[in-house]
Amino acid sequence: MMDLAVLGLLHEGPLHGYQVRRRLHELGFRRVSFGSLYPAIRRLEGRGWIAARRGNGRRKEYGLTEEGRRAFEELLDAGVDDGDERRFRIRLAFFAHLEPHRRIAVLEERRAVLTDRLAELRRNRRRSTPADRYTVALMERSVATTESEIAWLDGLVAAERAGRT
Amino acid sequence: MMDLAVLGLLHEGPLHGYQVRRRLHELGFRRVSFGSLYPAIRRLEGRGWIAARRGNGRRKEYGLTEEGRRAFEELLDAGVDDGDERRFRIRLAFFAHLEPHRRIAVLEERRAVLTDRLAELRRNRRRSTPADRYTVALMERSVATTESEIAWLDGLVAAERAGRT
DNA sequence: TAAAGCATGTAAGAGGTTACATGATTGG
DNA sequence: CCAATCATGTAACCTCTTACATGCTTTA
Repeated sequence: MMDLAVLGLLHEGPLHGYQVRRRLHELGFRRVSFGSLYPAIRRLEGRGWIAARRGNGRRKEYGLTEEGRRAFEELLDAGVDDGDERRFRIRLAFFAHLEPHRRIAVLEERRAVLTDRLAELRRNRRRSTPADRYTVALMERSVATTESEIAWLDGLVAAERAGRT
Repeated sequence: MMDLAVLGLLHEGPLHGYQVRRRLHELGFRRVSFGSLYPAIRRLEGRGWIAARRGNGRRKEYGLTEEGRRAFEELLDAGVDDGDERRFRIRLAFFAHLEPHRRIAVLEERRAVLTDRLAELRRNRRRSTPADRYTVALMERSVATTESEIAWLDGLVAAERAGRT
């Protein structure tokens, strides 16, 4: 979901397309192609969520419109966690713009998704067809990474609660 | 990349669509929708890579054709690692069908990709705009997961070399 | 008997990828 | 001066998502 990412970045100040891409890259979203970025910008512009401000040279600086700001906050806050890794990471990147109690809720929702997934992985491991060692390695890795992410989330929740005191 | 996954599963024996989905699910590819699975099957059928064998009830069992077997082996073996997580996981799932020396090559290619990524993450962390604690958390998590995956790959490579003796 | 799971599909639309096209500016 | 990076875009193609449609079978 390019949209939330672009809105979030422009929420922090106007940028032009290339800068958006670079910032996304820094945030760990490698490989955002121009063929996906510029059409996304066009889309958002079409919805009136962003607008080109001034063009410095051949650059087009985009900023959030008032409508865009509202759309951003809705997108950031709303929506159950559907387990999409990418989307969660983007939401986290803009957590600063979310109310503290919503932050905790989002983290715990994510945690619940991962806990379910973990249970399912273990169920599968128990009753699946006798697997060769590579699929076993794959499944074990999935369990390990999921456990690790849950632990990480616990740390974030703890920090959030501590900071809120 | 549904294609490689479907070919790989049918390489191990004929299945019908629903079974393919279940097996994928077991392998950790949750959320393979029917709207992506059935068109994929149609696609592969159109290329002559798979063919419906017998229909038990309303089920359609698909099997690999000779051409499909060749296509599978090419897809599995070929292609540089472009860093796509999903694709790598699928390749690993069918590693048993790859020659031992190619397995090691694939693992090390993946390792190289991750090593590059790690270096980049660290570079970004050093020279990026002073970030709020959530983006910091995100970046640190990226570093940690990448390191962890590299260590895991090292384990796989070691096991592979040991097994090859 | 109702819900959950099995089983196959289609249609519309959103969105992404890859490749192409162009040109300025900056650094080694 | 050449390569890399900055900078913006288009076009064709492909694939996936979501929602709809249908109907059988198993299990609580």
